[in-house]
Amino acid sequence: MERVRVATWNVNSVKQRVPRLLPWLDQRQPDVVCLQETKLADDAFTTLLGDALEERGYEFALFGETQWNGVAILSRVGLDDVAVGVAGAPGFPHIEARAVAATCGGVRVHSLYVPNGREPESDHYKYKLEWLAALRDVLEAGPSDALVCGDINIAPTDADLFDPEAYIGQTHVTEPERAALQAIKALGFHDVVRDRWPTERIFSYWDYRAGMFHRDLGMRIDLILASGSVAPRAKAAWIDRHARKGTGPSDHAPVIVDLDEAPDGDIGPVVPPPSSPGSKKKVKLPQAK
DNA sequence: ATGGCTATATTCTATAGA
Repeated sequence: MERVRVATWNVNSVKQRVPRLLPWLDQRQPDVVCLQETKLADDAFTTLLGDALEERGYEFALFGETQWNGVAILSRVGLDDVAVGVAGAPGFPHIEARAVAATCGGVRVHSLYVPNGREPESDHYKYKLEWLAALRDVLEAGPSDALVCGDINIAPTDADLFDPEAYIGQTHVTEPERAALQAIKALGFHDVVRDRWPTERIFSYWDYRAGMFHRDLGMRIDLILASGSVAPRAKAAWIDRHARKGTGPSDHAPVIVDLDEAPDGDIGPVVPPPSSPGSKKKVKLPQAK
């Protein structure tokens, strides 16, 4: 098989993002795309994008809702054994559209929108942790060739935050959340972007407000985790910061990994690192809550 | 600047996001 490009993108309403999504597909030519926060029911998604995706050679699997959440997988390298939801995971209170999985080009691909958590110790925070524990069990029982993609809503380390002090006591950084992520990594999953850019300033989310993107004040919460069998095939892995620029962007940027067939473990040519403008300047930081 | 922006559904306002 040729090189396979897999991407994940929290689009923050696929309806609002059509003018960004379709040109991005044409430019980046991903073979598999995991989408989150589509915020659209499945029939409305198909009406909106079915023809445009079919023209581009994509099949798609959907798990959407009318208003919130919503995930999808687009694939032009096969889309088999589609499963929606996370077996054993709780709802809030109803089951939310936060997970869809499919086998694409021989790899089990998961498109995930992990619950936000809102405030530590809240019911939503407990829901997040229980949901992540159930996800871990599903991954443990699943195929060994797997990619866990999506808006994980956890900053793996303080290096994934523009200002760790601003996040003390907030969700996305608490020890139980990081432990839940670590429990997944302990199954053999590798954070391919951080592994490729171990010391770079790389974020995937920037708040819409206060010029946060312009000042590069963000968080890295959108991840691609590759199983031990797949990670050595990663020849490039990066965050597509360009997609956060310009008119009408999502507040998240896509994450992309290129997989080669060759299982030699060599990390070959890669794209240049994203620029980090202003990182040496004194910046005025927004108040923590 | 204590949610500052953007999205949702609904409407003269609330909820969600991270």
